[in-house]
Amino acid sequence: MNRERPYSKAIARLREAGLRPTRQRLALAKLLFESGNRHISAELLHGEARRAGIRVSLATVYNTLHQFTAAGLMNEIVVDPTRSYFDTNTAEHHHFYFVETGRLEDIPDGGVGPMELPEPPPGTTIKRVDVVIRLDGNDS
Amino acid sequence: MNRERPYSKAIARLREAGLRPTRQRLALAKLLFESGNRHISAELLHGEARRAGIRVSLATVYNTLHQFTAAGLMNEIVVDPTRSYFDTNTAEHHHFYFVETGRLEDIPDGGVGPMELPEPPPGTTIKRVDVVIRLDGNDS
DNA sequence: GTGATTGCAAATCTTTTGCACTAAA
DNA sequence: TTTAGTGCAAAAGATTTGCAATCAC
Repeated sequence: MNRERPYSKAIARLREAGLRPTRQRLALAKLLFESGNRHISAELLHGEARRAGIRVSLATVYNTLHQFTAAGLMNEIVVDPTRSYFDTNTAEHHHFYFVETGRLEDIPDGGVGPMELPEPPPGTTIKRVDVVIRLDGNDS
Repeated sequence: MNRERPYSKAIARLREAGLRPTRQRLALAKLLFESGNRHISAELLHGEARRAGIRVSLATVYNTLHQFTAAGLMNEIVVDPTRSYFDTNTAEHHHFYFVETGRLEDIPDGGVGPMELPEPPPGTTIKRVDVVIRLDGNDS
């Protein structure tokens, strides 16, 4: 790890994904990927970026999240009809959703036991299996 | 079953739910509940109602779907960030989602084997578990 | 009659798009 | 340079809301 070039990892990640490492992509990548798994909406990420002094428009945040998702760096999670969430954890895993606060949390590995899946209808293939456990009650 | 009063069942259903059986609620209830399990968006239901000669506004369709959901007659399913779907089947069950066409289909009972669920975080209780199997490929 | 319900249009909110400008290679 | 990426403001959708008119009881 090269401590003199704090962006080298992010740059490499973007290059591998075929994305030009621009100022705003780098800054967003740093926010997204360098503090563990994150579940975040475009609006929230935009706010966080501005607070961190990064000049970036909301439109660019949306574009960037979709580009990262298309490149396989993130996944989009659908749990709330009014807002899109993006997840930096691209491994197969499932979620707790705190209905009252709108917060998403990973279910620790092995939390949902292996399940028997049905045969997909003819002509189709399973792309992804999402399990969402909706929770009532106080967020932690 | 009283064949001379085709609305009696729908009227009873609404009354039990504490909803005044108005013209449009009755008509929508008939469309929704009298042809098996349905997965439908507000926009689609509105179109169907108009084609059936029912005069109802899109706003009322939205309101009605939410009232039916609050009354426990339906469930809202979240699979598509751009549209809300409502399901007339209120029993615990899971879904196939045809990504390319946006169609939802029930997974037959027993299709998803019983699964081991994690302990909900302290202070919370499980409200619902949703399993969505996203499918690529041709819709049937 | 009187209070709940409806329709319409306007408002709101999230997300996308068009296009001139800027920056990366 | 040359082309991809960005910002802004406007557009596009989906959904909600305010309020006068209408309907169920």
